[in-house]
Amino acid sequence: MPISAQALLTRRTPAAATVFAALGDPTRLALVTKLCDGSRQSIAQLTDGLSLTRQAISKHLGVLEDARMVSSQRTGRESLYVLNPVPIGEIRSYIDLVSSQWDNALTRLKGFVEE
Amino acid sequence: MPISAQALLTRRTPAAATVFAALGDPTRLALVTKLCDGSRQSIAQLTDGLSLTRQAISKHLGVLEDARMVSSQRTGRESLYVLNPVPIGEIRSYIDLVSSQWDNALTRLKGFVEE
DNA sequence: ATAAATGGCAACCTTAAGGTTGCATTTATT
DNA sequence: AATAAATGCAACCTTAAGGTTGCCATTTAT
Repeated sequence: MPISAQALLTRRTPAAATVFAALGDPTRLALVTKLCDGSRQSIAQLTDGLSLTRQAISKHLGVLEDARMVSSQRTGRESLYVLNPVPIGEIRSYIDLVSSQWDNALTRLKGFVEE
Repeated sequence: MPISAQALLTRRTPAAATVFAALGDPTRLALVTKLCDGSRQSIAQLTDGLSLTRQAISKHLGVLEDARMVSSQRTGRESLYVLNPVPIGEIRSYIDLVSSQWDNALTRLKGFVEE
């Protein structure tokens, strides 16, 4: 007998919360948007258009990196950041699990009403 | 000509950030897990097993409610909470958009390498 | 009529989040 | 060699997040 979906979700909760928290800021979401085309961009480039200090952006990038959502590599005088798609995939499957639970509940409810 | 996926994501960033932030806490994620089976539960029920004060849980439920992820209804002496699946669907499609951008980038890269 | 459950409200505390400014350091330009 | 660009580091500030405790109000159960 397989373990319950609830237990699956509970097990994955701490890791998922970290990624969700990293995405839970408009600036960081903007950074992810800028990087989701697969490009490698410097801090200066990523700062451009965001009306915040370079240091602020740098901090946000640090948060994203701690959550493993981006990785950076120093090249010459600049740090290049690139998106890591793995954590996004993880929360995607997390959300899918939540949704499937919900859908199951709807199905059961429908069955109950029709009896 | 359709607008770019980047522009689509940018437009949806503020709303998405709110939902992500609401999910970016282990306790709130645990509450969502408890509710994702479609049940209506009181604050006391939701507090059970979470080693936090009822007030703390109540605050977290307030955050979830502000993000429209749950809705509450007072019945008798208790407040019953139920999950609202709409915001989850919204961030699901948001993530799908990010992922599709990433996939497009991979495809273009592959095409470039094979030339 | 009491006592127990269930919540709401408010005050208060501690710490981390989000930002800024200033300065030093390392690379690239001219 | 001198300047400009791109960061890193550290100190500092302000505010909100996450929690707790205490007390009062309202329902329900005995």
